Amino acid sequence: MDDEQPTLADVARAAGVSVATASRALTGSRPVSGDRVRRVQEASRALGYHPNAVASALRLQRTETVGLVLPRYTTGFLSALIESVSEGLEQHRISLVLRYSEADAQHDVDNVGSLIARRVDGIIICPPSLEASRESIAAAGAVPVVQVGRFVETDRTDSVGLDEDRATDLLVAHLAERGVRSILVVGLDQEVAADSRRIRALALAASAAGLELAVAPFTAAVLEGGIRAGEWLVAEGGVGEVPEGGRGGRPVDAIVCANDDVAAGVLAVLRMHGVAVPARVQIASLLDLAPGAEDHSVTTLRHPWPAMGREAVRLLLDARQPGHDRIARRVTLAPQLVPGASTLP
Amino acid sequence: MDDEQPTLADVARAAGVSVATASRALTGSRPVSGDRVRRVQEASRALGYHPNAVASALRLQRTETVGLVLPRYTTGFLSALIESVSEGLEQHRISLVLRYSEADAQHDVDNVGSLIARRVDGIIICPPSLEASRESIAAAGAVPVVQVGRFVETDRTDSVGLDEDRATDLLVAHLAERGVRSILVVGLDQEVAADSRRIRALALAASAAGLELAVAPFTAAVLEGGIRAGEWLVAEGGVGEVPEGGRGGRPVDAIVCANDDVAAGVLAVLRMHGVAVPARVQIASLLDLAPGAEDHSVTTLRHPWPAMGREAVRLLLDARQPGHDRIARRVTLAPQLVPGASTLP
DNA sequence: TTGTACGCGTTATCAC
DNA sequence: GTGATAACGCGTACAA
Repeated sequence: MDDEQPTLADVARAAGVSVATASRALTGSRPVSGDRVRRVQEASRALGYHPNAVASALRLQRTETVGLVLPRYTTGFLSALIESVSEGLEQHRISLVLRYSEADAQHDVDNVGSLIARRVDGIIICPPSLEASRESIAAAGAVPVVQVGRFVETDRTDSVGLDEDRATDLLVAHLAERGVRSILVVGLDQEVAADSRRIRALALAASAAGLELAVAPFTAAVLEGGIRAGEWLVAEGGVGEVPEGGRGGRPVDAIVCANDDVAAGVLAVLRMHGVAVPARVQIASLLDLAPGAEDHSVTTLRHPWPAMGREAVRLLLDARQPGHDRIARRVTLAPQLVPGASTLP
Repeated sequence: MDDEQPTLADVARAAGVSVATASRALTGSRPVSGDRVRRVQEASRALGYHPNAVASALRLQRTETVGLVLPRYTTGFLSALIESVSEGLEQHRISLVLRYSEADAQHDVDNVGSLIARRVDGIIICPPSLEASRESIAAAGAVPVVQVGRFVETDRTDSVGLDEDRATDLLVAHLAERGVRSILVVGLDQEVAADSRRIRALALAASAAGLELAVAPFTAAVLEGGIRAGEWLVAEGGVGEVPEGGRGGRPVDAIVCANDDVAAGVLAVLRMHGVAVPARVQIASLLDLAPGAEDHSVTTLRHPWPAMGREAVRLLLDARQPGHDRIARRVTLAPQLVPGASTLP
């Protein structure tokens, strides 16, 4: 109720001991006689004392604080990550400072700069863009950084991401089980390193399962891109004509999309043109964008966000240890296959 | 790259001035000759200096930090609030410390205690439960608190919430326009003060529009409650039989549910029993639980979360002003009606 | 076991 | 305009 928070000196005075003893009694950093411990604790409670974490941080050169930097997604598909990170940190009595980033590089550097100024003990960052984030990660200097979700190559930061190989294997196996013979990939860009890796992994998994695989011309990995891809498919992609082997085109019977948005676009256009899904063509997505939703119309791969958050916290706290050798570690976690109505049951 | 962050003393030494001058040059708190300003800024940049916000906070007795306490919802329907609060604070260069609360009262008090220990300048809290939160709000002591979303009566905190009267008016008007004559309310508990207020507001709006209104026996305001309510409706609620005025029961042609979950349960059960929605009965919800989703099957009222976040920040920053009189202010914002397929177009 | 005194990095006060 | 210095609240090395 008082306007000023009581200080350790107030507690010590009330308990009739020195500030040193009061400090030791409350933190348990050194032995104090049982009698005085009790007196200090009573005084502390009576005064409503809350240790000043600011002063403590200044003295200890440690804030017990971690920064989390996320891209701003109105769909909120990262809230599961926030919650799991928050929970993991809370178990270690560490506070979470949250910042949102824009694609704008300068904003990202400012974000990290602000966290550095606050002397956070570590930073967990989901890089908003590959080029912008390299700079901001470098700006972190000596502060431990863990990247989560997306991933910028550096030699100094740990990272936790999806096990991409496992993801493609899972999806291809699912499709093969449902009788698929030939897959068309939509929304991945051969020119982008990460995408091209995914394509290669898909091709590998497909050939191992005896399936054919082709890649559609690139369209942006958003809803509009899916719609454009759907229209291309109907016009030229060997999906429009009902009988198999119509022209020289490949008789595609499955479409794998970069993410849920693309898949939604493709699905809508195909249905508009009377293409039966999943009877004639099955559709699946490589990336779940709405982990909250329970009813999935499209079969998709879900990021294990809670586990990723826990893992990021673990890496970060481990990197705080004095004897840490600072060799970049990369943890990958398996995605979860979420079956939807767009593939056969 | 160095392991230690440079301090103001380092900058001052490099620039050949005193720490006092360096401080003044960087903060602009007092005039410094142009020449020295330039030298200090150069030294600062050359050393990669970031002012230590911890030391500054200790000295100024102000952390430029605000705590946000939210209930843990895996649906993530509060992410819009987090984003808007974060954005509002960022404009004032204030950092956001995020904590999740449980229904457990002790946990909630601990949350606030941790924020007090960190000496946050203010707290924005969405009370997880009415009884638990009164205590934690009291624990905030002299720190300004703004409640958002839900609302615990206190005489000392500002709050921002939904304009409930406007909400009920909006929904009743929508239904009246669609030819509704008689409304049944589901999922609201007469025994709970807030719910009973809502029921009264609905009754008022209904009678003003010439509609009848009745309240179904209370079932929990979650999906299961909606299912139970749906079954009750089919069996006894005057919805199952097709012709109007079958028994003495009221010929209900609209159901207003406490929230989307309840509505989803009711909708599913009615459809299972062949009741045509919205042709025979229209369904609407008083509370949108998934502001992210674009396709709403149920007509609902959406909280203006972004505006609520902005308003909460505004109230909090205003309460930090020295001359603030600490009289509790309550801001209410109008919800947005989101039409779905469960009412006539 | 206990107390005294210093320093963490910054800003405000005071004297020049 | 500028510089020396005290103080913010705490933890701990040192002395007792």
